[in-house]
Amino acid sequence: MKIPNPGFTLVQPAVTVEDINDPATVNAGIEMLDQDAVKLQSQPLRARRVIVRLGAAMVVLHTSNLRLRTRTSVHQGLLAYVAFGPQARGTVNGLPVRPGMLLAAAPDSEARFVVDAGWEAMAFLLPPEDIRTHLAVRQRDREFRMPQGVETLQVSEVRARQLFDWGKRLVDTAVLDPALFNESEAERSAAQVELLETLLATLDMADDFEPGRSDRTRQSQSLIVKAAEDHALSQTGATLYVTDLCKAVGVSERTLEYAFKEVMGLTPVAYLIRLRLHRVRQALLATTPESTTVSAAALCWGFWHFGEFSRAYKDCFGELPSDTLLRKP
Amino acid sequence: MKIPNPGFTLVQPAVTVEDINDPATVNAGIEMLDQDAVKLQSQPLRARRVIVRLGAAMVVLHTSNLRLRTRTSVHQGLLAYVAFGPQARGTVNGLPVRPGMLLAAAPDSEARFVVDAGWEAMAFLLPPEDIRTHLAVRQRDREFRMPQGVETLQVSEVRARQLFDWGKRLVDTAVLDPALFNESEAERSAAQVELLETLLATLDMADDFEPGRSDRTRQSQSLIVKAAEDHALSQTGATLYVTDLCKAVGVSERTLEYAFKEVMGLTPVAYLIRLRLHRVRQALLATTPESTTVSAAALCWGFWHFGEFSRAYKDCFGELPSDTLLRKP
DNA sequence: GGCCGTCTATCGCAATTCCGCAAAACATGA
DNA sequence: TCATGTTTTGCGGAATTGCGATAGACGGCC
Repeated sequence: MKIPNPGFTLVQPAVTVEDINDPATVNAGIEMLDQDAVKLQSQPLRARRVIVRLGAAMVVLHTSNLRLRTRTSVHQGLLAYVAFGPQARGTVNGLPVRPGMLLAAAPDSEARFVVDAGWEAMAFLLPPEDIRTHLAVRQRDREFRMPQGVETLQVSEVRARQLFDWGKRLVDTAVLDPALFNESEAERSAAQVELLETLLATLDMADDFEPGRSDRTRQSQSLIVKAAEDHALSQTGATLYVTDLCKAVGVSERTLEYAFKEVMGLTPVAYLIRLRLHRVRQALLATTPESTTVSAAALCWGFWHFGEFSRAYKDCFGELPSDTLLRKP
Repeated sequence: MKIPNPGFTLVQPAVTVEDINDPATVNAGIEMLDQDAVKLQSQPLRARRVIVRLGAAMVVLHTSNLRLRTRTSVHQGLLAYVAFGPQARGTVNGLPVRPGMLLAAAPDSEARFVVDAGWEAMAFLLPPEDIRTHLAVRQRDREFRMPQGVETLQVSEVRARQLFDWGKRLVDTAVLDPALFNESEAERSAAQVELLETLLATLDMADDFEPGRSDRTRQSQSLIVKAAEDHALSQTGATLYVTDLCKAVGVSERTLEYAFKEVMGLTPVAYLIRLRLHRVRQALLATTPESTTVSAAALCWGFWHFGEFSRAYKDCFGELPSDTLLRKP
């Protein structure tokens, strides 16, 4: 009987499947990805992340069964390219996801996703050197441009679909038979080469996406929301007033409201309350019943009325805040 | 002297006139309709229901001399279309009844009516196949859309009036001369064809009703009330607390109060007490003096103080609970 | 039985958010 | 430059919510 190297396969198997039922735990057990997820609907979350590690590169599939907003960035010097499933609906930095759209993101740059139910996105993470060496071998080293921040690219619908499907097939195979990748270095590097070739072939065809007028509107609305959100998060304990937000962001109240409604589908206060609820949950999960009380955590995030807080929390997460605090061993 | 076929006319005559003086007995002797009525005023009830059966279809007129709330659903696979009398005032699922408004309800879907004194509503119940075959004969089978749940339609005021008046004339004729329909199959099927033609002609003109802002508010208030009511009914024996209701429904106390006042015209506790009184009455009417006592039935529904219960019961129904229990032989 | 403290429901009031509407400002393309 | 369609903004009314005053019910105690 074959015994796999436990030091490798246990600490970091090539294939990881995570079912995510709690937006507060998206960051658990993943080192190169930084995500902050907020549920925009109250139904129970059933999201999933599948990672296939191919040497220094990796393929990551994200799916979600409900509307979410996430802010995601990739670290450890990895570049990210993202393709979207045919059913995926949502926005990236305000830009509606559309057929043929691809994302290119520099290391540590942050993308703001708003994701609708039925979301499927395939991310390809890899170190820039992999691309450079791959191209150098083929003497095409000047063709690669390092993305600045998060860039939106456009290819033909079929091309984008091919890229997504390639990833989907890889992930499906990996889920059905993890041992194939977990135990075979050869399988992994073969896939890695194929990944580079498929990806670069697609990128070769890619144009910069030229946003139209309504696109730019959405983008600026997304920025308004981001600014308001950042401001609200910096004023953790204070009561929320839209007036303050508007002054901080520099737009009229009406514009702020329209922007939130357009981007998040929620009114400003409704969304920011939800955001704070998520922060409280993260705080509750990060401590023990001995070191904190629910009211202290709630108070930190501006919930002055315990009854109201408790009700909103229950409605959002399906359990009482006290249960969250007690549940963890 | 002519003797009608007793096996038919007794079991199910085509024309039925029921005078309803007791909200607890609305369901008696009617198989396709499920109604739960609650008096919102204390005066004696004098409601009436006239049914004219035309083959598988039927025309049902409801009138009431005082404010009522009913939850109604139609079974046996029958579709329901409802037109309202010119004097009818009230709400359906929170939406105010207005001129030109029609209702279309799928089988088993529930409509929450709040009905003011002087109510007149004409319901047309028929199996979907009747409509399909009727249209198929005229080669217009694609024009019929099965309603999903309870839908609100809008036609011109005169059209709606014509539909209502057609039903009113039919019902008036049937009340004055029941034998006409009871004994003549030909008369019934002629009326059935006319019903289909009148109804479909009206439906042809119907638009989906677009609720405005205040409409949507009423709708959500109606949902709040429904949720609170359902919760209260699931907690039969427990003491009522507004706080609990609010937690169950997920709104603030003030909102709950406004919702009840707006929808029912009563405060939350006042309404829910009335609802429980009705349930006790149903229980009392459903048993014999040997098998239950008044206090047992009252206790089941959370009335701990017999004096208060008795007084409220008398005020609502005009008789003492003990008399209700003894009255039926 | 009558009185008082406590608890709860109800309601008015005010602060705030939310949303429809339409005018003003702006961008785009002919 | 103008005409056109979109975006931003302001305004006003409606809806929501919290707070506090009041009243009424309940329970205990004299």
